[in-house]
Amino acid sequence: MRETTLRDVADLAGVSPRTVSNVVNGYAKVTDSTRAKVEAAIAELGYRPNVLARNLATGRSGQIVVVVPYLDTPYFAELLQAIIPAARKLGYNVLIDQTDGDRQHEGELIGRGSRRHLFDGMIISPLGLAQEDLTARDPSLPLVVLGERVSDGTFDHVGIDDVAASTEAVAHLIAIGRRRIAAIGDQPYPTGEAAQLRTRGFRAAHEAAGLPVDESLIIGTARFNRIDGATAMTALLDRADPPDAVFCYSDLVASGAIHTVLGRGLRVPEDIAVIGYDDIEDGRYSQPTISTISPDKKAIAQLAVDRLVLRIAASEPIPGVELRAPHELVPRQSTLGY
Amino acid sequence: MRETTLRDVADLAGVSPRTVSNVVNGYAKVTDSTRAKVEAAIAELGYRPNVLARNLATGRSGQIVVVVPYLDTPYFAELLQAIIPAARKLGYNVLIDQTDGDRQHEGELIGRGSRRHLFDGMIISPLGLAQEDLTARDPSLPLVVLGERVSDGTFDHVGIDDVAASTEAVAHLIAIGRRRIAAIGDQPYPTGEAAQLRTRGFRAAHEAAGLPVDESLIIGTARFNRIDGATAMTALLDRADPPDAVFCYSDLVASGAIHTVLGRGLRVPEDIAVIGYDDIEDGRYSQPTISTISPDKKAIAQLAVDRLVLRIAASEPIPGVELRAPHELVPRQSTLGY
DNA sequence: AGTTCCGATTGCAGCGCTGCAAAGGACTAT
DNA sequence: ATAGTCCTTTGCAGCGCTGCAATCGGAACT
Repeated sequence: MRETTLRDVADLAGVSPRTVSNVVNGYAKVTDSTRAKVEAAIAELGYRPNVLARNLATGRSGQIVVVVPYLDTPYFAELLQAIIPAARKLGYNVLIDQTDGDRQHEGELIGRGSRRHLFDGMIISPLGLAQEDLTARDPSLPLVVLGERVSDGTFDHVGIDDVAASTEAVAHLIAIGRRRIAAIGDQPYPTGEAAQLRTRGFRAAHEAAGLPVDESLIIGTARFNRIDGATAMTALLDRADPPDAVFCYSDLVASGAIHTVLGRGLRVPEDIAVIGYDDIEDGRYSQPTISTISPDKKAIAQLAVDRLVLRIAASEPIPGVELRAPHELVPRQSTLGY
Repeated sequence: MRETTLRDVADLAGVSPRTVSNVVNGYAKVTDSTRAKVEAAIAELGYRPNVLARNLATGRSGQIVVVVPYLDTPYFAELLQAIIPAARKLGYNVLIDQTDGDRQHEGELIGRGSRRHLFDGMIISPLGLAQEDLTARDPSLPLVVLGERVSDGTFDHVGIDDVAASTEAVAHLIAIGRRRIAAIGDQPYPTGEAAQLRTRGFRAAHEAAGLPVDESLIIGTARFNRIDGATAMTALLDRADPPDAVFCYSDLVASGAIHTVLGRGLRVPEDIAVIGYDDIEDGRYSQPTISTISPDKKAIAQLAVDRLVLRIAASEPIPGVELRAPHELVPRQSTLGY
């Protein structure tokens, strides 16, 4: 049995298909009586519009794609959880792609891919986009980038003020009396700009407090996972002069670091205070609970979606902007104690 | 500038649009020379097929939707991470929906929704489907259900053997010498069948060991979150006769329970041993690491996707089947100690 | 050489909807 | 009564592709 179409409804209601379309879309001026007739017919036949056909006719898919490195990283999962309803509210479905942290994959996604017609725009949270990825990108693809700051001026960024947030985090460690503070997560190469901003905040806080920075306490990591935090922390604890506090560039890193500290029989925060970044749900339940920088994920999601939809609707290319979502310092047990 | 179409390619290659279509789809018998001509034209024009148009013509969207209650629940995130590549490999894109744990929302999704045309099939991991949800469901929607066992015989289930797995978990607790074992997560009502299977395993293990079950140690929870575990554990510890081990129906519940135990100054596993369910990544890094039942998520994903695609391709309705993925017991610190 | 056969290629029609512009109808103004 | 105005409704064409069945051309056979 065929699905009922616009035409079926039109026949039953005694109007033209075009009028049914107008009713369905809430468009134009339709008399109340006509609308009533059509709606009755729709209800009677159980009609539902064929989105595929609409997509072809309008040339728009009504879908946006969100690209994240890993779905099972809590920060991204929580972000997605915020993006999906925000997009849905504006009439967009969300497709999700994960790159598995593969930069080449990221480059392909913003390039001229064969799936281009499936989405009207893209929100991407890259691990690190290189300049050459950008030049190869499909110029017809409305794009909003989360986190990264690199840009060619044709797309938008949404993020928090990483430098300010990092400065606050480290200032907090200083405020609770710590003087030898380590940083875990630096990435001193072109695609690691997000990490570098945090390192900049780390330095700024020291400077503001008149403290010297021990460069050897800035530990680089390839990623922001638990294992990276655990590994880095092991190296720090193996030193003759271990730190008394650690600023971790993600809560996962902090979790891994704490794991190592406790495993050595040391205490958090008494021996080593730890602060993270992202405010993932885990950190509120782990033992100890993790002090952190909490980005306003709902705001990030809303800003990104709004901006993307604006960009999709725009007939002219619009210049890229930098959008800042709020953040706040959330001290918990890993710095304050119990 | 218009996107290049099939017709443009055809004109350049000097063949009919239909032949270009054949080449693009790898269909039929196309001479090598023709294929070469067409491919050259495609490359020259940078042609990419319009998926929207194809969708309309074929009546298929090439998308499947995966519905989970919460995206930021690690178990579901990890499952999705496995489903997406499995689907992609078979040529399907994955749409993701979250129901926020709203059963009504679940019912609507499998009902005659307006987004029906957007996907060819659905994999749903329900919090609990009631029989009436099933009767209202859209019979044209190929469906694979994860976890739940309720069925009307028109769709498939994929899951692990919950009873066997739960039995193993509790047997493990018994094997390490525990005799007063609690269970956290029971849901003794129609939509809580998944939980009830675990309770059944809990009983089976006791019976096999000749131990009596203390019914008052079976604690119900509305959900499987950390907070539920923490709350339930608090109740257990407030008793005059607290348990010496706990079987939690998810790793999150276990995490919350452990949090409470440690917060009381008690030790895990010395005072109370804890075992969870799901093997989420967290459990491998928390303090202590969490013993658990590890479902083979890749197998679940593969089985679900394969079966769904089969169902989509089928011309006749095919009867629902029960598919079992492997699982294994993974003992860690929360039962074995350090 | 004529006929048959078979695989490669083509043409047509249509998937169900919307953009556009024109037609139709009711109502007002003269 | 007639023309003008404005708003609702309509018809047409087409979005870009594929299903189907017909066609074409060359090879094989008699």
